[in-house]
Amino acid sequence: MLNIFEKIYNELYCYYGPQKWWPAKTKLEIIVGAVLTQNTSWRNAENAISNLKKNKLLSLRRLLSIDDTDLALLIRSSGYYNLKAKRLKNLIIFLKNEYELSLSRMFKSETDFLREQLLSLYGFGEETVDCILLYAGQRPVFVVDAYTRRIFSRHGLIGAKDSYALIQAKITANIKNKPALFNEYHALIVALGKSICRKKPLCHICPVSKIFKQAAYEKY
DNA sequence: CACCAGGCAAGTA
DNA sequence: TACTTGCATGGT
Repeated sequence: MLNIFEKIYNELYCYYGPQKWWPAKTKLEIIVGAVLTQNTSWRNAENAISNLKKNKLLSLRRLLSIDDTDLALLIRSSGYYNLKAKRLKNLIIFLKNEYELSLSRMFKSETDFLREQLLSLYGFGEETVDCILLYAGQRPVFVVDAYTRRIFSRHGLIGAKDSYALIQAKITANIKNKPALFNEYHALIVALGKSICRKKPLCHICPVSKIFKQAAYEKY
């Protein structure tokens, strides 16, 4: 018997199909994208990334040598560009100091240790770090974002004021511990989140509405 | 015109 | 601990 989180996943997968996340080729591009899309539409982050590519800056050595102000100018379209330039530079310096400027070395670290290391960096909060661990590192870490909170709390599956860690724990406890599943699930939640209204408590076009109706009669 | 998007950190009480 | 505010562009 499937639990509610598994049912929702199946419903979303049937409705939206595979999302093929993260939409990037290299690990560095995933990490840069994770920072650039903070509280920003993917479209704007994507434009900033293509701008970096045009200037051949999507490399650790290039990013290490560029000035903060020059980098900020190039990622302008992603918003908060001064902050994000500092955040990226900060990460590159961390990589240089701790991992000889090598992502493959960094990803040899144990997950919990690496998570704490990344969380200690300026501008790297839980969602950003978990995106990096999951999508660049293929670690079984569930990414909790604004859509996850909104959709699950709206339907009573989590508390509106639950902490990031608690939401993550509640979901993780109810699905199989496979990175590919975590990957697809978060991407599907984003697909759903983009399609629904932000303010209305429930939405009629929600493709998982029948599952949520059923949920009202079950215990969790 | 207002509101929002795949957050985060610093300040305040 | 629990709110509030600054950061900023581009689409609807």
